[in-house]
Amino acid sequence: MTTAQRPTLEAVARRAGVSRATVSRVVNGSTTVAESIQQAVRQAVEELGYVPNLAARSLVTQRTDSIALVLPEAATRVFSDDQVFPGIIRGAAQELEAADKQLVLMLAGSPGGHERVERYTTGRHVDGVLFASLHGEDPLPGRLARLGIPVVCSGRPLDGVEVPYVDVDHVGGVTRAVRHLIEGGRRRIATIAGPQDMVAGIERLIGYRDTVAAAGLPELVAYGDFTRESGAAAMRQLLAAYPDLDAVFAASDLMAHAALRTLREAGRRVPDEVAVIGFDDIETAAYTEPPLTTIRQPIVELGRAMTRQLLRIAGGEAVEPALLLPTELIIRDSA
Amino acid sequence: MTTAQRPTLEAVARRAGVSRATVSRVVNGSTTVAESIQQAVRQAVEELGYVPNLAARSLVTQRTDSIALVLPEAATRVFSDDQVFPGIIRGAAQELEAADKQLVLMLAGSPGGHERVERYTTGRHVDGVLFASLHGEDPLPGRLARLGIPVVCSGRPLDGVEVPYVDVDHVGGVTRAVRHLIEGGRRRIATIAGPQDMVAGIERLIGYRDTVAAAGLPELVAYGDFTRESGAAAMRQLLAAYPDLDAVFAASDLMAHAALRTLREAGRRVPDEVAVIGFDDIETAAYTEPPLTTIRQPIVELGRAMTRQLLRIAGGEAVEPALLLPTELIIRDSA
DNA sequence: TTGTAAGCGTTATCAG
DNA sequence: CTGATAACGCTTACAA
Repeated sequence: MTTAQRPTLEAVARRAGVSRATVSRVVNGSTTVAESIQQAVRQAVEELGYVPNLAARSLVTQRTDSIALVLPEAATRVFSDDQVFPGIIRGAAQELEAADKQLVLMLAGSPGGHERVERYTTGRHVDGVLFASLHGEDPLPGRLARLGIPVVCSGRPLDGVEVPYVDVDHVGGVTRAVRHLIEGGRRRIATIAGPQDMVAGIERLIGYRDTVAAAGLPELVAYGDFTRESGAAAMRQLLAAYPDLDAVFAASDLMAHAALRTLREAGRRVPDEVAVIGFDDIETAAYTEPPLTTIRQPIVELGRAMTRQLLRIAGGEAVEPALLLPTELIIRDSA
Repeated sequence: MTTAQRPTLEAVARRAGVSRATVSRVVNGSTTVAESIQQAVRQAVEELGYVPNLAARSLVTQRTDSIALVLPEAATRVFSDDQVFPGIIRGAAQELEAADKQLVLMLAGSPGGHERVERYTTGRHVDGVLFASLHGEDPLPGRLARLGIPVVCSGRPLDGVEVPYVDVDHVGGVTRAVRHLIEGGRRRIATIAGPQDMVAGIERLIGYRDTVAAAGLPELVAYGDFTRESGAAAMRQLLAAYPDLDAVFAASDLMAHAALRTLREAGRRVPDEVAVIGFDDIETAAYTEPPLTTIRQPIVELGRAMTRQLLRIAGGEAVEPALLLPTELIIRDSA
């Protein structure tokens, strides 16, 4: 276990025959250092394999060069295969890599986890906090913002607090999807709505309601929680309650996938008798039977946009209170 | 932007009427402090909302209380919907939460990213490093280990270096799967192998080869890279080369899923004419047409086990050089 | 049991 | 343009 003593600024300074301050300047790219000295310092850094001690640096700069991504979802649901969270993670990681900052991932599913996140983030151990997919009315984003800690949420915070957020255009996407159904001649259009304690669930239902109402069509609603199991159950409810339905918009591809299967089991042909549209455009959507028509959301871009906003806030810039990313209707065979 | 000055140990000490050292002791749970003083300190901590500055702490303790999880995959592939990486992330997060340590996520797909990971990890900015799914012969794990930095890999490192690793029992799982096919009367058993620069791809192919060879059956091999697209292409190759095949083992569920569709398009009935078995047991596997027989791997547990090993190493314990987690054959309808 | 004081490795402020 | 020197907030011998 040779815990090789890592070289310090001091060591580099001695070797290059200059002061610590000068080495620090070179390392941090100050331009006010003579070229010859820069050379010498850089060589010493190279020879000694010097790497700055971030703890020492952040102690004096008051920055940590890391940001937290909080996934406040119950741990079991965070990584269902809808790829939403992985997509956000990936987008954030890409953008942070460019900014040379670290991504600290925190799951806040359990109550203990939530408390831990609170301690850590309020303790200013990160330069900013990204919240993915709030559940219910989490007071943490608002609290952090009030403490002056940069915060960006994915989706409008449900507790009405003024925190900058980025989201995809749920309503626009759903509107296009439902109109597509109507234009296809469907008149008994049902929906499998998402959980109503999440922005995505709420907004997608609004999009459905407004569009069918505008067309003078009835609202046929059942609720799920974005998972396949819940989608299957909701589809059965809909079939029982509205046996004459001729279309269904499911608020997630997972639920749509389950609906497809449930419809088949019930002997309904898709899309001939019942058209189905999902939301997300997960990879599997192209491989369902029949391939799923769905609304694509730019999920990686969501992660990137959130991160960019956060970095701007951390940099002292003012940012738009809300950013809406476009969604797109992907037409396959199910509708 | 009221960047509220956060309270320091000093402030707490003043308020409680004791020295900094005593506060530090209480905060760090030393037992050698009088009960009454502990009370006072705790109250002061509470009132001031004191949270320790981790940078300052780590500067003196030489620990960072954070560990890195490196995903050295190309960014575009890290988050395909096979759930492997999300599963590992989740397992690591769970275990680290229990240990009150932070998870720093690093993607090392691009060359620049890889260099960044190297700088960061060799710079001892983390107490240990977890490597998920090595690609090719990455020298970094070995180098870190030599520097005395705790390292654990998922899967045996391909450059033959002696780094502790945890993996699932690929060979055992595949052996059971292929035997199941043989017992079902299949005699022309093909495989869609995974990429041969990854342990998972290599080992799963070994499992197939050994088992068909032991049964005196021919090896019918095509290669993919675990993705659906590659699986479809490989399945077409196999059909062209071995039109009389009666079973196929795909080294990933995604490839198996694509194979299912390709077979259907080619007019082969599954499982009557061709049996199909996958590997992973992703959520979608239960929803394919027909539902996919596959090998389940405990992927979250893999993340947890890796993390536990790493924490033990960081704690100075000696650990087993390798740990193998059991896999399980899940029989559905496709074989 | 508690307090004092010496660092930990940087950056930043001043002089020079 | 460069070098002392003082923080930054905490832990930890060593004293008391």
